[in-house]
Order: sequence, then structure tokens, then C-alpha cells
Amino acid sequence: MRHRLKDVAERAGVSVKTVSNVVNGYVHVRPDTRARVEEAIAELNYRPNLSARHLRKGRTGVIALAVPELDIPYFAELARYVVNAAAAYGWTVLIDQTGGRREQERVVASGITDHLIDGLIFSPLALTAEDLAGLDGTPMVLLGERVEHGPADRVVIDNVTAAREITAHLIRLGHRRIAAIGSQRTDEGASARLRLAGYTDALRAAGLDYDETLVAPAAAWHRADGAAAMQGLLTSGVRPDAVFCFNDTLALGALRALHEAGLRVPEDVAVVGFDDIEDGRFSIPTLSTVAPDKEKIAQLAVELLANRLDGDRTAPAREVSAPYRLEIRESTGAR
Amino acid sequence: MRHRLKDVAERAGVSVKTVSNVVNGYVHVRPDTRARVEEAIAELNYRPNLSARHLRKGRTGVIALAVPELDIPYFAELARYVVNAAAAYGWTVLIDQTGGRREQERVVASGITDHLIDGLIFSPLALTAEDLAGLDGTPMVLLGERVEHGPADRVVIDNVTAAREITAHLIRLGHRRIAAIGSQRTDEGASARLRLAGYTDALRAAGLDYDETLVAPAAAWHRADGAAAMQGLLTSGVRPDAVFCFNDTLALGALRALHEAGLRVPEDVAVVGFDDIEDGRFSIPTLSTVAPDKEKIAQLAVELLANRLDGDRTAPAREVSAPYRLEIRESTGAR
DNA sequence: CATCGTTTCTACAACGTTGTAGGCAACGTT
DNA sequence: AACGTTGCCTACAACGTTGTAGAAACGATG
Repeated sequence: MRHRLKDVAERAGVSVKTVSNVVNGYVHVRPDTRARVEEAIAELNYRPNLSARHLRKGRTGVIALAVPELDIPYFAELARYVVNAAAAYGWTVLIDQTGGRREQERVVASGITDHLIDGLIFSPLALTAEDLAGLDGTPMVLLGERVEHGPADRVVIDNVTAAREITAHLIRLGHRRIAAIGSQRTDEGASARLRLAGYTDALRAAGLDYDETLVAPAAAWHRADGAAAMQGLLTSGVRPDAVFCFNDTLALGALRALHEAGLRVPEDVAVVGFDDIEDGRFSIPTLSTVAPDKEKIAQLAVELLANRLDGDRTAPAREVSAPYRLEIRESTGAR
Repeated sequence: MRHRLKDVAERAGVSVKTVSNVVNGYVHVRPDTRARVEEAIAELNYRPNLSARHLRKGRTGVIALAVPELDIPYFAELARYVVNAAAAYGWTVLIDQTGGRREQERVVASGITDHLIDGLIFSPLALTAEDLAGLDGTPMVLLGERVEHGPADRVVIDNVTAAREITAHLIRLGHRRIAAIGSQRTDEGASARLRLAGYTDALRAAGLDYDETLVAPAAAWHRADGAAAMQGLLTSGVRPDAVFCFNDTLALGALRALHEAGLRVPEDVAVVGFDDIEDGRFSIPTLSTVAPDKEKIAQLAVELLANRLDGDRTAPAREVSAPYRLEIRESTGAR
């Protein structure tokens, strides 16, 4: 069924290599020969065998994107942009789901896949710098702050400043008892640590006290965790006038919990999130948030990977920063 | 850096093939030889080259999942389940995003990828049965009703009955002017056609008139389209007492538009969706919906593909049906 | 002791592709 | 006329793996 270079070659009456040259756009092929070969290719519906090509060339044209969970909207949206950015290089993207488990992340990083892919864009949750240290193999670009001084290129956003700014926005609106949802005790969650730091920075700058009872942890950052954390705050008697959730899904859960408690947003409690997922543009109320430029993040990641693939693989790791902006919507009083 | 069978063989003092036999769990290898080989494998951190293996065996252990858009929550959730179901077979999933464009879907189906993957699970939006007809190549499982009598295995849910049931639920609650959002004029959108049929069936069964002005088209099925369609209905003066949206994102958009128009849900207008995405479990109000068993859909799809890969590739196409249930929440009055 | 079957291992070829080296014309230059 | 250059093409080997065929060692059987 499937045809090979050899079949095309026989049909066109040339050598296998000449067909290969036509397929690869090699210049020195006579126009009539090229035409004959192309005709044969079309007739047989020939398509190159990528595995064989890879085996020979060492390149597949496939990169992997590894994220904790695909049904977290932030990662789904990011995946979309990565796929698009990679398409500009003619690459296909293989998407891997690690579940945020360290073991699975290690498997992905150390490359169960690494003979199949040219490079890896990786958003780790649980992996440590040591896990990454001993890796030979596949060029890698890390997303986020989880691995701070690892051996690989990274794309980050300035979490501390962004968190400070969105908290300052709440303070500017007159809020004084500002809760934070999403802190994490474990070593995991570098983002959590940085966003918490930005939050406390903003409080300090405004002369407000840091009140530990206003800070609620969240094991994962799903809607259910946000709802539970908000409920926890309310039933424990603390009565915040604003809440900074460390991502949008937490915030959507918090909105829900506030609604169930009969509190109005933003009149009784203002809410902000982080990530700018699409849900937040249609929720009731719409959600004020930090909007990282996901398209840019994806482009930068793909670009770093491309440079690494074509260039010096032993060059020192680079770190680039992607922009963000504040997106003020109804949940902090905009209308 | 990367080691080959040959390196392991030299280190263990055996032939290349013996190492291959150990790697593949061949029985007739003396225990001490096996131990020596395994030691060498561990020391060199050997991992087989998948491309080479594929070239030789014709199998990669990689399947592809092609969906229109990853940041449509339904597909993201489905992708998660497919990845998990595939893991049970030791398969990796490559995720492809077609954008729902026919050209791109055709490329995917006819297999730009098809030398790299063993099989394809495909959720087409725009593809026709003819596009699929002439395909040699890769075993394929289709999701949904888009291609009705194609040459490939399919997993479907009974859209007509499900739509009829959720509409009947609205009628049972006393609603009489029930709008529908999501119809599509073009040939695309088999789901739209079937869900519309279920809707009209339910009206007819209850002796209600079909009122064309209550049916709003939606080009795509995003939140923004749902909001626009709902707004359109309201400004055109029709005043429904309930809305059946053909998927949940449309419904979330409709909720938003109703909110902006000052209408309460469910008191003034009841709303139902279709898909049971996570957002609908936390939206305000929470969303009544048809909940297809996504995990089951994924499992069935992977299973069909496995049968096709291991079994008779020319056997007639099979079609299996996945269950669903109604999930009644606040948007139709539950509390 | 000869024969046979089983276990354990090896050599070789092949999967489909492309890089390298080289050959043969045709051309322009001395 | 001899030479080098260029354009076009081919033959061969190699990428890392596994299936096939068969060799060598061993024990069991008659």
C-alpha cells in the first residue's frame, strides 16, 4: 500500500537518490527529470517515512510539550499557542501529560520519548534541579519558576512584580483586609512562593500588616480547591474585603463559594486571579486578573528551542522574560 | 552521549542480538547472561531508539489524537482521558490541533503524520466521508457524528435522544417558549443537526409549536458566540422562558448575556447546556447539562484502535455508543 | 555411543532514508 | 586538442533495530 522512494524511482526511471533529492529540494536536478519524479510521486501518493528519515538525519520535526494537566485551562490555552508557534517552524507537537507527579516528570525529562523528539518544552510542577542535572540528551526549554537554576533555557514572567501590582490595585481601591488563596507548604509551587512574596511586598509598601489567618493554602489549583479555601476562610470567621487568588481557577472557585455564602462580588468582597483564562472573561462577575502574554511565552519557548537545536547545544542556559498586563474587570468593581 | 545496543553488547561481552533479546524479554537467555546485560544497560543508561525500532517493526507505540481546538474545555478534558486510556496500553499520545479547518483535517487524516504513528483518534468538524474514502494507511477511530458512513470505526453518543431528554426536562418544569442556540446552516455540524432534531422531537411530543424565531445559529461554539446569540434573541424581542444551548460553552456565554440583560437564571429564564465541562459545575448559577461519559468515550476509542491494530485491518467498521446522563443543577432550578 | 531435541547464542540481512564519493557529459577556457 | 569546471546523476554505506537462519553446547533418550 505504502510506497517508498524505490517505488517512485522505478516508476520515474531514475535512482533512489534522485527522488530523494527532488523531495528535499536539491538544486541540481534537470527540470524534466524533476517533473517526471514529481509526477511519479503524485501518482503513487508517496510520503516520506519519518522514522527512516529520523534514523538517518537525527531529526524528527517533532517536539514535545509536557504540562501537568491538559484540562487546566491555562495549560490548554498555552498548548494551543505552542502548537501554532511550532507550526511556523514546520514542527509537530507531541503533548505529554505528567499529572504533576515527580516520577512521571522525571520519566518525561530523562526521555522515554527522547529518541522520537528533537526537543522538549516543559512546565514542571514537582521536578527539582537535581532531577535535571544529570541529563544528557534532548534540548529542553523550561516554563515557569519551578526549577530556578537548572541547566536549561527558561521562559518566565516576573511573578513577584505582577503579584505586587495586582495586590496594589486592590489596596488602591480601598481594600484593607486582603486574603490570599493558593499558598503551598511543600517545596513544590515556586509560583506560589513568588506570588505570595509579591503579595506581602504590596502589603508592606502600603503599611498594612501581614495577617497569617488571611492566607489560605490550596493543595492543587483547581476550582474545587479555590471554593474550599474560600469556604474555609469564611467559616473560620475571618472576613476579608478582597481576595487575591494565585490563579484564575482558584478565583472562579472562590467566586462560587462567595456566591453560596450570599456575599456579593465586588460590593462585599473583591476578587482577583492570575492567568487570564477565557472563563474569567465570561464569568459572573468577570474576573480581574494578571494576564501573562501566553502567545509570547509560547513563541519565546519555541524560539529558544530552535536556537538550541540549530546552534550551540553547550552554550550557557538563557532565561527570557515574557510580558504581562493587568486586566481589570467586574470582580474589582469595573463595569 | 547516547548509547546503542552495540555499546551495551560490547560492555556485556555478548552479541547485539542478545541484548535486543534481553530488552524485549525473550525467554531463552541464561540468567547470568541476562544479569550481565541488564547491568550494562543500567550503567550506560541505555534506551532504545524508537525510530529505529519503528523502522524495523512497523510500530511506534505512539497514537495521535486530533481535535479541533485544545482550549475548548470539552476537548481538553477528553484529551486527558485519552492520554490516560492510552497509557494502559503503553502508548504515548501525540495531540494534533486541526482548528476545524477541512484542509488541515485532511492533512492529518491522510497522514502527514502517518509514518510516525500507529493509529489515529480523530474528532472531525469539517471533514467529509469522501475525504476519508480514499485513505490507505493508518487505522483510525472517529469521534462523533460528523462522518456518518465513513470507512472507520466510530464512538458516538445518542445525540438525538440526549437532546430530546434535556429539552423534555425543560418542558416538564413548565417552560413553553424554549429557545435553542447553536444551530448551523452549513453542512458542518452534524452534532448541531442531531441536537436540533432532538429538540424538535421533544417539542412535538409535548404538543408545542416549533418557532423558528427561537432558534439561533452560532458559527462556532465558543462562549462569545453563545453570548452574541443570546443577545440577538433578546434584542430581537423574542422572550424565551428557557434556552437549550448545544454545548456548555455556548451556555456559559448565554448566562453572561442574560446576566447583562438583567434577567435572572433560572427564575426568569432556565438554561441548559451539553458536554458537562468543569466550568459548568462552578458557574453562577451552576449549569444543567447533558453529561456524556468522556472517560468511557476515551476508553472505547482506544480499545477500538487497539483491536484494529492487533486484529483484522480490513474488517468492517464498527460503531459503539457511549452512555450519558442528565446533570440537573441550578440553571434549571435545582438547588 | 549415536542420535535427537532443546537451550542459548550469534551472524546476517533488512526496514526507508540521506550523506559521501564519484562518474559522465557538456561547456568554456587555455 | 587538452584541460578544468559545472551540472546532473548514481552506487554505496550507514543510521539502530529486530526477524530469520543456523551454529554450538548440553542433556536426554534409545
